Amino acid sequence: MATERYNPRISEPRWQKAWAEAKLFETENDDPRPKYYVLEMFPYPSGRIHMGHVRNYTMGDVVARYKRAKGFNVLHPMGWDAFGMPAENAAMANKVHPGKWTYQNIDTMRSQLKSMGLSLDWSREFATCDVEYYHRQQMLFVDFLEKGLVGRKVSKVNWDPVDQTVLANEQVIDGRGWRSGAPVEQRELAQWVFKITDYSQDLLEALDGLDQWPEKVRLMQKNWIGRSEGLLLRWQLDPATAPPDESELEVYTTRPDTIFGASFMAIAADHPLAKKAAAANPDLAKFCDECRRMGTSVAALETAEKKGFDTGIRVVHPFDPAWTLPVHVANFVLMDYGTGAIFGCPSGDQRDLDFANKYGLPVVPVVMPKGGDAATFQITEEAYVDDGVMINSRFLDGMTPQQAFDEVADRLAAQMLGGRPQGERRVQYRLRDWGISRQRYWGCPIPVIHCDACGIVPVPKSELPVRLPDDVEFDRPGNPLDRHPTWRHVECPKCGRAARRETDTMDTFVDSSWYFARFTAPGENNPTDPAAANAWLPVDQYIGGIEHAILHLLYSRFFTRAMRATGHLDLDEPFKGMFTQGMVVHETYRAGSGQNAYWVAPAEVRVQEADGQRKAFEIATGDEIEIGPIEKMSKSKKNVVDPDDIITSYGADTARWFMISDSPPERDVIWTEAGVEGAHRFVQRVWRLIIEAAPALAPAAPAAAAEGGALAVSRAAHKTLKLVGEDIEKLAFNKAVARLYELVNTVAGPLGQVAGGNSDSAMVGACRQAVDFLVVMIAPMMPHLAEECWAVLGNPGMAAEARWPQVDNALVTENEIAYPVQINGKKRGELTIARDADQGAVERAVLELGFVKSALAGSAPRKVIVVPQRIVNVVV
RNA sequence: GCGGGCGUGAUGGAACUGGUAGACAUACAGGACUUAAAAUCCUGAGGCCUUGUGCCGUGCGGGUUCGAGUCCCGCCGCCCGCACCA
Repeated sequence: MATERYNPRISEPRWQKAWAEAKLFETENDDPRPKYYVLEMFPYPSGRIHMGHVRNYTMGDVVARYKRAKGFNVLHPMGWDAFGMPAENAAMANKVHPGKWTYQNIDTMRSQLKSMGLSLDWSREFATCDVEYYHRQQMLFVDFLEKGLVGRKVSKVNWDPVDQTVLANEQVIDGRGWRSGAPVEQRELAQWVFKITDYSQDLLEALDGLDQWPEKVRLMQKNWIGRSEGLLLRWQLDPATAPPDESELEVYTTRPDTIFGASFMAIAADHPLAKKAAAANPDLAKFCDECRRMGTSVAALETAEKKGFDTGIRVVHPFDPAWTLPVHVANFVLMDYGTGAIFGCPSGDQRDLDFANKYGLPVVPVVMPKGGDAATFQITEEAYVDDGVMINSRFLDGMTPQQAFDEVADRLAAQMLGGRPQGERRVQYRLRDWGISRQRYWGCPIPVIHCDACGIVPVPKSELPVRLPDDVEFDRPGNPLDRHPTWRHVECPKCGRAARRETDTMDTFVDSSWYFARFTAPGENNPTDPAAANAWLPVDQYIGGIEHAILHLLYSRFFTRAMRATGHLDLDEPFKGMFTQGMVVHETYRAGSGQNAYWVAPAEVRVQEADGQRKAFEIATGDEIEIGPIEKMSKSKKNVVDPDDIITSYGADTARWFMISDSPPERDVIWTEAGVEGAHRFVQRVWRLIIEAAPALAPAAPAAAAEGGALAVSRAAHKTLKLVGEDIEKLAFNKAVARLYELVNTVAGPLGQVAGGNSDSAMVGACRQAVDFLVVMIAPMMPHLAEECWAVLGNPGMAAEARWPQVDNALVTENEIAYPVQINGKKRGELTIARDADQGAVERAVLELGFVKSALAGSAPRKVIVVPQRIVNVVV
């Protein structure tokens, strides 16, 4: 009798429809069950979903379905991070409106996601480019503005003179615009910023409480915030050398202890003192220009030589009026960190040492290793940066650097310069305020009006939303909002006179910084319904790529604080549990050679094994081609597999199962044809086993006094149930998968017996229960197959609604234990004994074993170690 | 440069808190069924040899321990993040 193969193409759409009709995954806000909010990072609607999405959303769906089975009211929503540049690029390339392009992509991707059988609440769906969404984002902006959480800041930007637009650092390639190829200029522009730095300390401290986040992500955030403790130190300018109206130079240092090793000051090219000095010195002005042009390119920074230019200005040492030091402009000093000025201590800092050696400045060692000889200790090529003892430092000599730090800080706090303390302890952060202005069309308009009389006036809430105009042209580069004939011309809401609308739009990271809160009440007129937001949040499990470990997560954490400050919600942290999943990677295939080399997509390659060697052939030409390294799936390397193709040929369940098998979820998974086929074999195997045994599996509880084979089946079922549940809780999907394989291997034999009618009622009952358990356990991972099996077994309702069964702990623990028995730490045999046998009994039994006796050869053991429930070691 | 992680069969990976290394899967080999193939089912498998109650084996070298993939010290290799941050 040939069993019909499971056909996902028929089965999967059927169950997707059944779930939708039953509204199984639509979640109510008022529900007495405990809440669980699981969220995967929402996608950018680029066109089609890719395997990374499949992996991400499968993991989230396993958790969502599992938690539902455990009795939680689960919120599992989906939306679209829909603003952004690709839509504008498409508009330029294809003459299609960014909105039209975006919504078409959303339609495609939505139906692709639906074909995956995800248990999403589609009733809460929105796109960030929906006016209903960005309207509320504008409300938030206005609230933030009123609360002082938004500011204006003039900052340098990369300006593309051809495209007439600002470029992100990543869009500057070798100093040229990525699209236009024009040399990029540095321009100063007034930009809107969110004052994330108001929360630097809070954002840092709260990381400690995020114990369900990966350590790595917390560390990255910590480094990004970059707290340092130091001293703000004011040096008096030597009046004989100071420019007019300048009397002091303020520097920030974390090493005030090395103040007697100072040999120069270095200031940024944009430092006010540098500008003043440059005004009187054309050579210096030229040098400053050079520094500015060096710009922000990463490559330039890496290789750039440390250069300086002596301004001729000198400062007076705070502890010695007779000691003056030169002030240099240096190309490595950043204007926007600290005060834009440092003091250089060559012996304690490699960069300062290189600089001193280059310009012939003195090098005085001030810290030497403990136990060194101060008379002979010298620094020539390598700075000494470790802990030690102070030398050559007058009243600091003999102290540790930490003691010296405090001594200098205390003395300078008491020493006055121009009526102010000369030194002040200061905590400094690397974190900068978040510039959100983007000179583009396809983003959330910043709801602000510029009036010559009234200055900056927020758009009154009654006049929100500020809608994006639809009649825009993309035939020219630049921001279409800026050159729109009417859109920007408005009346000032305050004085009624002619005024200008802000034409910048918001960084798309703003859109994604609060969407998780909007999902809790997507139809609400205000940005949130605080009651709903406070009830649902924080997100219990957030899942996404490591590439968002810093910015997106940090911005969302800031938004949560800013929204609390403006009364939109009341909680500390948005994401209680965070998980970063690995990438989907695939082999690459390269044909041709040299100039004519090209990448070949996996679908166009046939791989075969011959003589233990894997070889690849291009199907079109039949030529053997090179198998390249395994890399992240990307269009440029063509090593992509389309989820649609996989779902069409194997079904969504197979794709889902494969995505979570084998590789731990945080690591990269290698997509292989063999792996997918293996997953599909398992789908068919489960189906075959169940459908063949189903007629014989009358619903029956396992007999209470089951023993032998039936007991073994029951034990395996309960044990697996327990472990799989624990694995899913820990997101260890690959382990859960392995345990399910194991269970199927265990019950396959008994099920065959049952199907053949050769079993007693105890075995039938045990098998029935094992199969019911199995179906519930695979339901989060392979929901369609589970439904089909559930129906075949004649169980009531749908598998998606089934509760996770209770584990019978008595069946999980064995009555007998097989102790491995070691002689001198090497396993030599086993001892099977009652679980509750005490240590003495175990020891006596072990000493009776034949191989133990012969190892002892009549003499007494030196030692017998019995680790209860674990192992026995006999030391001879 | 600074910070973090990882290194286990042919491959992806298991191994709880120091306690049977290699679960599970993939690939492979052999067998059954078949005219044949696919599918399915069964079996095998870390390496080595002197085939034993054997020896070796978790990147390399040491150490702690009755016992080390796991802990400690020193190396090597790979990956990731940050990076002129004073």
